[in-house]
Amino acid sequence: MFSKTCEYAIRAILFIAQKSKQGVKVSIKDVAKGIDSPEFFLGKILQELSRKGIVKSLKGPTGGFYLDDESMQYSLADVVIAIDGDKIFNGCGLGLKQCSEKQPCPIHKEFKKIRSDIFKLLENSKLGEFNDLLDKRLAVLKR
Amino acid sequence: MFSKTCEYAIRAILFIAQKSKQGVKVSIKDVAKGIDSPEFFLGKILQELSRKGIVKSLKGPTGGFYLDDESMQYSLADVVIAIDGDKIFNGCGLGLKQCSEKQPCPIHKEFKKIRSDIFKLLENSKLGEFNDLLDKRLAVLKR
DNA sequence: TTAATAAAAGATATTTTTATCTTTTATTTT
DNA sequence: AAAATAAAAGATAAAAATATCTTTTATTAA
Repeated sequence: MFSKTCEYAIRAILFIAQKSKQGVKVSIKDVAKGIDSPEFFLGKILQELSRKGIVKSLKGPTGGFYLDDESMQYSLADVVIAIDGDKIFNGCGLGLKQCSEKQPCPIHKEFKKIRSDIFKLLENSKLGEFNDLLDKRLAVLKR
Repeated sequence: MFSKTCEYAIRAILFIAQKSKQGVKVSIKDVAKGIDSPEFFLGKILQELSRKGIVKSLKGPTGGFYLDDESMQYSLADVVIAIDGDKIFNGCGLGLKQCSEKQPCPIHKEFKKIRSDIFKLLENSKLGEFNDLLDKRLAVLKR
């Protein structure tokens, strides 16, 4: 569904969101441990999310990653688009470049619905939305 | 969503289904042209589908690929599973190995629905089902 | 029974994705 | 100011996916 990179990205951002709610910034190493991902690779991913403004970062001691109130309003769809692009929301299920209503692949209509469902789900999931669930350990980000 | 390999596989099998309905076997080259895919790579894919019994093949002149009545009853889900495995139907959206009801990722429930929808859609799509659509050019397999 | 055809099988190459390591820059604390 | 910390940036490596090419095997037709 998503690239591995994107899976790490989503888990990382939710981890950071949770910590930010608690008012603490987290280092790459902390996040990597928290979501069970390769540290250096995650560094690259956070770097990219930081460039795109989805996560905030500060260098130096007391530095780290965090989400401010503004960032907390981003949705999972924004994260996915930042990493994997919008292929999953707009691309053809069978890989046709010019798939459209006029020239549809055989499962165009059905997939349109699926893709739209995925988008709605992700678009409606704001980054700050999972904090309670995670705090209560009713959902996890590793293993 | 699917690997490129799987996209080619689905397009190829629907192409072969259509031709088989018309009673003709098709060569790798024909299929590659018909679905706009790299010929040798497609050869490997059809080889695999043939091993798994989803498509039938015959060597030599007058040989080629085809679907018999039995093969025509396979669904797109069978093709996807043959090539990409069942990860898309059963795997966790965030890549957690042990994601489950008991230990769910934050979007477990929502994704379960999505995955189930995808499975139903593909499971209900039998390989022979698109022949008319393709004959009438109301759906396409290339570009 | 030989030549031609087409898939199967095997080997190799290229590209993309995933992962790691090193150096630089910014910031803070001592 | 110097030392320590942590992200940014850049370089390199490994693995997986995609693509290509060659050889072998089975089958048919002349």
